[in-house]
Formats: sequence, C-alpha cells, structure tokens
Amino acid sequence: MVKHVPVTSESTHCSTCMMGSVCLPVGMPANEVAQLDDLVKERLRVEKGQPLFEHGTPLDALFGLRTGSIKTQIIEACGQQQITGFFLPGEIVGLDGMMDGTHSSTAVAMEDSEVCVVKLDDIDEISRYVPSLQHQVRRLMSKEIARSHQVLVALGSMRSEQRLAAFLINLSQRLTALGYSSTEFIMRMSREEIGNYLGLTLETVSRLFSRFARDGVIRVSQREIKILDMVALNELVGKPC
Amino acid sequence: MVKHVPVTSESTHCSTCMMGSVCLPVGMPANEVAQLDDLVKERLRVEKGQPLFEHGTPLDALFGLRTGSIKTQIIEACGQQQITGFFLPGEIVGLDGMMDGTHSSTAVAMEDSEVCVVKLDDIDEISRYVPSLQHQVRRLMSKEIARSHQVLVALGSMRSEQRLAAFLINLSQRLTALGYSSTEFIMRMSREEIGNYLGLTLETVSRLFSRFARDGVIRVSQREIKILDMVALNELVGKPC
DNA sequence: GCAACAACTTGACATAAGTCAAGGATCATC
DNA sequence: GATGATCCTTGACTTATGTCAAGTTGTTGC
Repeated sequence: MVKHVPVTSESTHCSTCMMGSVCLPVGMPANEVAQLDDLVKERLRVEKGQPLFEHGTPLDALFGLRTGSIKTQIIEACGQQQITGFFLPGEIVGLDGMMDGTHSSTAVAMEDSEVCVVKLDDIDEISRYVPSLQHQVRRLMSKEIARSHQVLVALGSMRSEQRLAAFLINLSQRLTALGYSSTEFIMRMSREEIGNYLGLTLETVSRLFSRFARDGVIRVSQREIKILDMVALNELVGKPC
Repeated sequence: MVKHVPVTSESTHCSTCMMGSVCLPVGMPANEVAQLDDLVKERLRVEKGQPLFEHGTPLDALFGLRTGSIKTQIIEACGQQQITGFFLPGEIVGLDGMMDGTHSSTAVAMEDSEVCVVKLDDIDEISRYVPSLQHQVRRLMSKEIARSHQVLVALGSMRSEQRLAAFLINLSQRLTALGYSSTEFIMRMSREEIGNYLGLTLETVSRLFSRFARDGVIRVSQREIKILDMVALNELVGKPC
C-alpha cells in the first residue's frame, strides 16, 4: 500500500530536515535551502514489498527517500528482471524516467519506507528564484549516471568476489555517510537480490559470503554483516592490478 | 589533436542544423529551437584516437557529436578499463561529470570527429527565455541513465550471444534514426572494444560473429556488417523467455 | 613489393560460475 | 510448540566463457 502522509506546517521541510545534508539540497548554500520549503508538498508511506511506482506509469515527480530502503528494477517482457539500484535514505529515486514522461523502471520498497514527493513542476517553479536548484538536479542526475557506470565496471570487468567486495564497500560507505557504523550493518536485500544486481546467482553470492567469513574478512549471520578486515576487502577489489 | 573550428554567422546553428532532429533540440517546438542559436559558440574537431576530454579534467560544457564517433571509458587506477558508451552523431557526450565539475570518464574519438560545444553557463543563460531547454537537458540525462540501465540488463542477465545480438540491434536502430541503412553498416569499434563494452573477451566476440555468419543471421567482413535476418537476431535476444 | 604491425580468427584446454538437488535456519501463523 | 513458507547453505556436476597459442588477413610505410 502507498499512503499519503500529510505535510503540515509543523512537519519537517527541507530547511529543517535532518536528511538535508545528504539529500537533494546537499551542497546548496543554507540561504537557498531555506527557500526550498515549498518543494515538498506531499509525502508517501510505502509498505514493504509494495511498488512506489511501476514501469510505464506517468512520471511527474522525483522521490527523496526519508526512511527505509527501495530497489529499482527493470522487468523485461519475458519475465527476466534486472535490479538497477538499491536506494538508502537521502537518495533520490525516479531520475531515470524523465525522457518521455513515464517511468522506465519499477521501484519497490524493501522495508516500510517513506518518501518526499518532489513535483517536477515545483522544481521549475522554485528554480525561478533559486537558480541553483536546476544545477542541483543536474548534479544528482549526473551522479546517478556515474553510479550506474560504476556498476557497469563491476559487471563488465570484475570477477564474482571482486563484485561482492565492491558491493559491500559501497554499502558501507553510504551507510557511514548516514551516520551508521561503517563496519556493522544489516543488508535489507536477499541473496537473490544481491546476485541479480551483481549479475551472479544466489548460490554464488552465498558461497562468497561463506568464503569471506572463512577467510576472516567479514562475519555474516543471515543479513547481518560485520566487516572485520576492511583492508583485505579493499585488496580483494584491487587484486588484478 | 583537438582543433577549434570557427563558428561564424554563416555556419550552421541549431535552428538550421540538419542534425537538429536527432540532437539536443529533438522534440522541442520549432519556435524555441530558433532561439537556440547562441547555444553553440564553438565547435571542435577531434582526430581519431585523440581524447575529447579526460577523466578528472574540469567540465563546463556538454558536447553534441556532429560527425564521427566517440567512445567513453572509465579507466581504473590499476589500468583496467571499461567502455561505458559508444556515441554516434546527434548524441550528447559528457553528461556524466556534472556532479563535481570534473569529468568522471574519458572520451576518445574513434574516427576523426566534430563536436558542438554547449557551455553549461549558456544553457542557464538561454533557459531564462527558453524554459523548455532545462527540460530538454533533463530529458537527455534521463535518457542516458536509461541507456546505461539497458547495458546493465545485458551485462547482468544475458548470455554472450544475446549481448552481441542486442548490441547489433541497438546499433542498427540508432543508425536508422540517422538515415543510414538499418541492415548494412560499418562498425567503428574493434572486436576488443565491443568485448570490453559487453563484458566479453575479443575472442568470444569474434567467435560469435563467425557463428552468427555461419547461421546466416549476418554477413560480416572485418568491420562491415550486413544483417541478413533481423527476425532471427531479435529471437536471439528474446530466447530465454 | 616487402616488412612490420595491428586486427582478427580459430583451436585446444582451463576454470569460474551456473545448475540441480538436498538439507538446514529462521520466521510467522495457527 | 508444531506447520509451513522463505531464505540460505553446501555439495556434485555441467558448461559457458576465458586463456593461451598459432596462424591469417589486412594495413601502413619505406
């Protein structure tokens, strides 16, 4: 279920939101962030397993993830699917469908989540008096392109253990930016989802977790991960040099 | 070598450029395209094998490819590289580095090429009186994200023959949009570059070309390709369904 | 025309990762 | 606390693709 959350004057706006430092306004001068208060007029709550939006449906907004986590995936006609991203709080979902006004992917909540709705029309409106907002959107889209290119590097030129190591390092870094522990965290995605994202089977992912644990690089219990040797993990990725 | 090409008043502007229908202005109303004449103040000629821009260098412009072809690649510290895109005339290069003002990839001409330089400052300037220009840039960036996601699908869930078939179909479609034959064309990239892009070795690419030819799906002589059976090629991609 | 070089093809073999299958945890529900 | 549903782990085996190597073709320059 997708439920509307009333955004009243008492509710958090961008200028007072604790996520501001990692979300859409990141890097904008404080006086301009203060002018973004009308940017978010609506918030949505999405239950675990439910779609925030689906491929082919009309798109007129971006979504800033406030709490929870979301995956985006492309579903091919023949049923095969490819997960294109895992999103954490502060990250923007929906940047890939502005081409023709419809979403080019499907976004599903991996746990109960809440998103801020940023209407494209409001971006245009507000950027009239906050010109840097357009730059900000460009910056975020560019970041999304670069992120996706990084995954291409992983899928195109890394072996399975390198892919998984790079995945764990990336997760760790993003969680650190959110103020969580960089070495101990809970993965919200299943082995199958990780495998799908990394172009591997769930068995291979499971075996790699076991191997990393046997080698003392991580400790893993279901979706709980503890990185024991970050140096070794980094070496795993850089190995072929 | 990168050489400047003078853009005089007689030179083509966006409004009179024959590429307009497939390039940056694509889909914009004619009266607005007419206002884009100051968008391109400079053009560059890049010789085969030379970089248009390199990873880490400052970025303040996008590049619309007029003639030739360009590849973009990420070069990792350890020397391994990943080609992230092949660009044809009409396509926009440089969308991935707007995050921090430096290019996140390197762009190299695959043959002598010419690009229109679109300064970001000029985009902002002109979009004051042509508001849809910002939409257009967003649309192009979104398309780039979606394109890159398509490659993710290929690398993440297709087998080698499906990847190559999808690659050929994609090339064919883009060349058709440019007015070239959809079934007969010259690939500007080597087997190694195709392999790198598709996450395969050059030997595998070569073997696949031979097999496709043996099966009567294509005829291939070096970089000259003739698609004999487009239906079969499409079936190759959709096979696992 | 020949030398030198780069790009491509093809074969033989090795191996990383997939597939299939069985069994074990964990969690929710009655 | 038993039942079933997921999710995960592990083993045995298969296979697609990579690696190594040799040879061919095409291109460039003298």
